[in-house]
Amino acid sequence: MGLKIYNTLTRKKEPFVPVNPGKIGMYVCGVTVYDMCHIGHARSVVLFDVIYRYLVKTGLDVNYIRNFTDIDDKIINRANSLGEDWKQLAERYVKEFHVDMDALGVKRPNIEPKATDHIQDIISLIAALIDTGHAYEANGDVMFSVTSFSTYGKLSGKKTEDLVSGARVEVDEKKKDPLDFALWKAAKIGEPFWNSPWGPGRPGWHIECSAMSMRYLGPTFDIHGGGADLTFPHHENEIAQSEAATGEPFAKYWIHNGFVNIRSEKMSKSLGNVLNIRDILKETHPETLRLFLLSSHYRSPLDFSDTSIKEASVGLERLYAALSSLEELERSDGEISSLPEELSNLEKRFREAMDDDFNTPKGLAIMFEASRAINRIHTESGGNKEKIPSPDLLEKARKELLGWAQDVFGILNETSQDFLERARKSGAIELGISEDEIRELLDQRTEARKARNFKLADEIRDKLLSWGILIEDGPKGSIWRVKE
RNA sequence: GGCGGCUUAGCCAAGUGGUAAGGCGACGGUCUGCAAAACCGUUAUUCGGCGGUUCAAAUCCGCCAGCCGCCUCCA
Repeated sequence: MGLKIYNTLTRKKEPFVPVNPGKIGMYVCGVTVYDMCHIGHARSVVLFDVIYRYLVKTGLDVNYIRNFTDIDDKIINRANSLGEDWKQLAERYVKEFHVDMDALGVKRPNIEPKATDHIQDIISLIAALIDTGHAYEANGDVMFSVTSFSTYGKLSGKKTEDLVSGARVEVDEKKKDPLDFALWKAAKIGEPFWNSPWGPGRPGWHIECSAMSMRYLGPTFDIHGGGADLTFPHHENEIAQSEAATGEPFAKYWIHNGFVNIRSEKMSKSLGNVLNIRDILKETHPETLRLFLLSSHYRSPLDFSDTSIKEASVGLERLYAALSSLEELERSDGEISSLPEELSNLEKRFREAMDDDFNTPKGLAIMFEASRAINRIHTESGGNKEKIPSPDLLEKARKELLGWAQDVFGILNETSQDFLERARKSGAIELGISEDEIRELLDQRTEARKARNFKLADEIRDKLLSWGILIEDGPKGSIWRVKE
């Protein structure tokens, strides 16, 4: 077996063979900090979070780097339009990024380098490229010479001739060739700058990732990731710069995630349908959002809609409910010395799913199958010890299931009681009903049922239902929850 | 114009040569005063269409149709 990864570089699923056994270097392109993060950022960050968690789970020592682009045209423009200092603006959005990602339960990478903290690394790298004839200075700018790097286009599958004839490449007097791109940009008046051998200026976009990844991971490392849109030109240019400078292969495996659509439409500022993580989390449990993001394969497009979020939410509740049932079964002193298939090979099945190019939908399916097995035992046993597996077996299954859910997928981190309690609280607030009021009606209904006054009991239930409150009568009394 | 990808049930979605996971929804049953939840069963003889290769194809090849992405800042 062993892990297989779809590599954009070869367009094939390949066995994962680390550069240095047991020691993994992973670099993921982070965000440009000029605005709040949206659902698309969430998909990318959560995917690589899960990949990172999985590699760690399998016992690998992972050095995970995710950068912040904190100097860039967009940042400067935004700062100017807000009348805010660009540095302050960038720092502000770094903080906001962390607020959102912490809320989503994303693990912090080992290092989160910022471009502006690596200006000297960038300058050294550019100087090396000039020395080796891969870059040239032009009026304070430094450009990378694409024709000097013979394998340019190998990641995105583009031919340089096609790119030129495409006529969509930027025309710039300073370029010797239309495909050349900026490594260093001379500062215009009023723009932030750093001094360099070529005069005051700032780094181009692509060079920072080459400089920072090499700084922390060396010239050759294992995994480089990012959104599918970064494949070209960003990652293509990174490869060219890095390999031209070092003469060694750059990243070995390239992983790219697909886009999130909003109600079947492309998300874009012009359509005005950009969804911020912050706004989504106002009405959606963070674990629901994670479940949603992991419910389709990472390279496929993912459609965000009310329906898809509702499905994820219902699914999460189902998993928590099963967890609750499992805990109850553990307390039943069961006497069976075996577990159903769906609960006994969890470790192996999860690994098989994730080893297959991080197949998270399959991993989730395993959780749902386990849930059904738990519920089946719960209902079919009717509390009969002779039909329930022993507590130690159930505990082992629960720990395995939770271990994967929490450590790899980043869900089911609450106790089922807390989860249901919180859902009730926030739901009641959203509906504008006090919990006391609900409890009072529930008590009235319980009295009515005791008196076998079912007409009144049903009236109360219908009344609550019309408010969006659902009642479930169980052996231990009636409970309520907010209807989805 | 160039390059690449996708098309699986009412919906979402796994599955890359051996006879269609999982979820949501719907319907029938069990349970319940009735419900809800849960469980059981049913819901794709078939994987966009047409050909081909093979003992065997959703999976490989060819053609056609539809959808999408990148080539420009973008996760």
